[in-house]
Order: sequence, then C-alpha cells, then structure tokens
Amino acid sequence: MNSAHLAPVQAVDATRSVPLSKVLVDALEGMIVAGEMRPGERLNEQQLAQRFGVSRGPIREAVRALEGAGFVEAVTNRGVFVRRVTVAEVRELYDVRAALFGLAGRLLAERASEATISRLHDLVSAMELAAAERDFDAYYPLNLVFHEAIVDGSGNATLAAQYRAFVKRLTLFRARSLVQGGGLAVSNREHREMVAAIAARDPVWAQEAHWRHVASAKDRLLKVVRTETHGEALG
Amino acid sequence: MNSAHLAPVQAVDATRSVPLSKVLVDALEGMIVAGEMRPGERLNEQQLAQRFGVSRGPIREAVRALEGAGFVEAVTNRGVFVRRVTVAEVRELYDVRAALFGLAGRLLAERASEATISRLHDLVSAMELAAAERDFDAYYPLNLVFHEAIVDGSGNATLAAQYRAFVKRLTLFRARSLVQGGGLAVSNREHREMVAAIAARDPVWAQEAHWRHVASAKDRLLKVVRTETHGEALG
DNA sequence: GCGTGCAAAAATGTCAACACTCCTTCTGCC
DNA sequence: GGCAGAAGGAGTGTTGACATTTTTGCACGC
Repeated sequence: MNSAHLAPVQAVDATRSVPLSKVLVDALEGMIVAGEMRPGERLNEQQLAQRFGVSRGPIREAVRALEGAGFVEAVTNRGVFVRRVTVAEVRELYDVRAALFGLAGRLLAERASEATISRLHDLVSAMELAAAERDFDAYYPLNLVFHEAIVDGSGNATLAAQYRAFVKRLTLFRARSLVQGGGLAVSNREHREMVAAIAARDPVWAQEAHWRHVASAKDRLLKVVRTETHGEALG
Repeated sequence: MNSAHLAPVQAVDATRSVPLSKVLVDALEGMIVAGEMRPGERLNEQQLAQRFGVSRGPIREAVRALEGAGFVEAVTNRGVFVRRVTVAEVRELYDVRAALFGLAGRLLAERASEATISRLHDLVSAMELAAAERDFDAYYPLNLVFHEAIVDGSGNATLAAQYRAFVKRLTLFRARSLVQGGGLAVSNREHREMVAAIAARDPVWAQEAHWRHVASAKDRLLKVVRTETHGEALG
C-alpha cells in the first residue's frame, strides 16, 4: 500500500481478552471495505505491523482469515493483495446473493411473525417517502435495515452470515457507487411485492420476488458498467 | 485431542514453494473431515506443531483459515475446538445448500453444452445400474462426480466453491453416515428429473428440481436423526 | 468427606530474530 | 547504447523464546 494515505502510526487498542488478530481482522477489513486500500494493492506486513504497533504474527493471522473471506489473495513469497473483483465475478457474486436472498424470503414467508411483517411494511413505507422526496441520505440506511431485517428474520444464522459476507465482497468492486441511487422507484415496487408475498405466506412467490430484487439490481449495475467500460474487466 | 489416535510424529512435506500454513490447512481439514478429530475436541497447538515437525506460527495461521471456513471455533486463551454441528445447524446448512444447488441447476439449464448434458445422462444411468445391484461402493463416487459436474458446469466458480464448503461442513455432523445408503431409488428418480429439466433448457424447473433434491436429502436425514435421538442436539 | 485456595504446569498470545525468495539496480561486456 | 549477470535491498516464511492466562493438582481447613 502507499504510505501516503496512512495515518501516522495509530496503535490498535491494547485491551486484552480479545486477541490482536481478531481486532486486526476488523481493522483491515474496514480499511479494505472503506476503500482505504484499493484492489490490487499489496498489504505490507511490516508496514501494517508498525502502523498498528504490533508484531507481524497477529497481522499474518488476520490476513489468513481475510483470505478465506475472499477479501485478499495471497501469492507465495510475493505478499497478499486486495482482491480485484472483475465484472465476471460481480455477476457470480450477484447470482449467489440472489439465491441466498431468495432463500431468506422463502423462509421468512414460512415463519415470519406478524410483528416482523408489520415492521417490514413500515420500512417500505418510510423508504417510499424518502424516495418520493429524493432524500438519498434517508433512503440508504433504511434500505440497509430492511435487508438486514429480512436475512435476520429468516431464522437461519448461517444464511445471514453468508449473505453479509457476499454483500461485503461486492463492495470491493470499485464501480459500486454507480449502482446506488439508481432505480429507487423500481426498487420500492419490488420491496412492496416482497413484503406482500411474505404477508401472504407464499414461500414460492416470496422466494421469486426476493430473487428478482437482487437480479434486477445486478442488471442495473451491469448495464451501467457495460455502457461505461464496454465490458472490459475492472477491479 | 487425544494422543491416542495420532500417528507418531509424521512430519509434513518440507517441499518449499508452498507455505507450510497452506499445507497445514489441508492436513488439518483432512483430519477433521475424516473424523480423526472429533467435534468438541481441542486442537493443541504444541502437539500439532510437534506432530507435523513445524513451529506454532504456521499452525496458528492454518487454524485461522479453518475458523473462517467454519471447521473450528476459537475461544480466547482457551484454544480452538472442532465445531459441534447441532441438528438445528444441519437444517440451516441444508437449506443454504439447497439454495446454492438450485442456482447451479438454473445456471446449468441456461448454458449447459450438449456434451455436459450427455455426460450427466451417462452418470445417472451408471448410478441407476449401481443402485439396482445395491452396489454402494460404485454408487457413492458416481454420485459425488455427478454433483461435482453440476456445480462446475454452472460456470460460476464462486458458487462451486461455496457449495463445496457447505458440503464439507456437513461432514462435521457425526450422524452423517446415517443418510448415505438410504433412498437410492428416490435419489435416482430425482437425478433423472434434474437432468431432464436441464436438457429441456427450463431454468425454473431445473432450479426447483435441484432444490428439491437437496431438500429431500435433508428430510431423510432429519427423519432418521429425530427417530434416533428424539430431536436432541448432537455434535 | 468436601469445598476452598494456592502453586505448579500447561497452553495460548505475542514478539523479535533468522533464513530464504524475489525484485531492483548497478556494473561489466558485447 | 543495449543486454546479461551479479550484488544489494526489501519482504515474506519460519522459528524459538518470553509473557500472560488458564487449568490442574494438592494441601489445608471446615
């Protein structure tokens, strides 16, 4: 990485009872997701160790965890690099995400409580209001909460964890800013249908609606990317 | 772990160019999947280091990777333990696996080559023959190859990797031996339908057929487990 | 006999140093 | 002037040792 965009030696909290490697996983993941370290950039163990005020051991352990999560790629004797996510991989990630989100919708339709359904209703209404007023700053966090409520409400912790992992991996795609803000009206129509399917206790309809919601987000993103880059791979 | 079922100091291949931590990930994962280390058992770093003839550093790195993959669980200052997979988690894993496999079927129906379809046909025929003769030793590897061909043929490497990870995680469930060998005739009827849906180029049908195949395997396993254990959690 | 508390042993968390590999750069030769 | 090869530096791979925490075993007291 460039030492240019690095704060001047900010030691990580030395609070014991939580190992440094765990703290470092969050710290490094945060740096990557926030774009502080860009795709293709190398993670210099010595620099990172000095920056966080630790030795290389915990850094290496944290990096192994990040490797398994798909955030970085290790090359023997060369170092670890922030993964480059190509357009092809974005398509793959969205497809898997669609399948997972579809499952969440299906499970939710089978076992959602009335309170959950009413909460989802409220969130969609709030989002519609924000969208009508073009208030993106209000819309975005609501959208996030809405999706979190769905995967958490599915009652399948494994699914929720996997879904979150894939969403995070998608943030590695540098063109991610292109998609947000687009198609708010379309999104909300889809949100309405999703909640309707859940409220109707129709698992198949719910799965299909949730699946399509992600698929249409994929289509919107790919369409923008294609017109801007003519299909070439970018990281 | 008990030193009882450990071979007397078997050093890991010292071939460089591939880091010890990578080799150890495979070695440890193999030990866990093979049941050499049982759920709940602790992975003693010093013992493992001595056993493989390496220091604790690479062992710890490998363990971090296994933790992310869901094979072990680390407790601060206490050690890492082979994960216990409860019946509830098995249900979760199967549901996610069903979603992933359904996606594989859908993608395959959209883009499978004629050669792939004909290969799947042949595999199903071979499995039917093996099932008719009650030849489990022949059936099992064919079944494995069949499922591998489907996830690989989907053209989605991310999906294939995730699917394999979930299958491996399911092997942590100690009652796994209960399911195999059961319902061969049912399985083959499902296999036939899956291939038929792919050959018909019907993504929705294929997805549904592939989904149901996993769901029915889940039901068979849970039914056996429930009658044997009356629903209590087991690792 | 049983529970409490202390001490020793074991195991994990972390660090600093060494070994080897890869890349850069400089030098010498054609 | 350009290219091949060697020397140097930078960085990863690995190790052994130290510090702290947890566990275990035992003695003591109730």
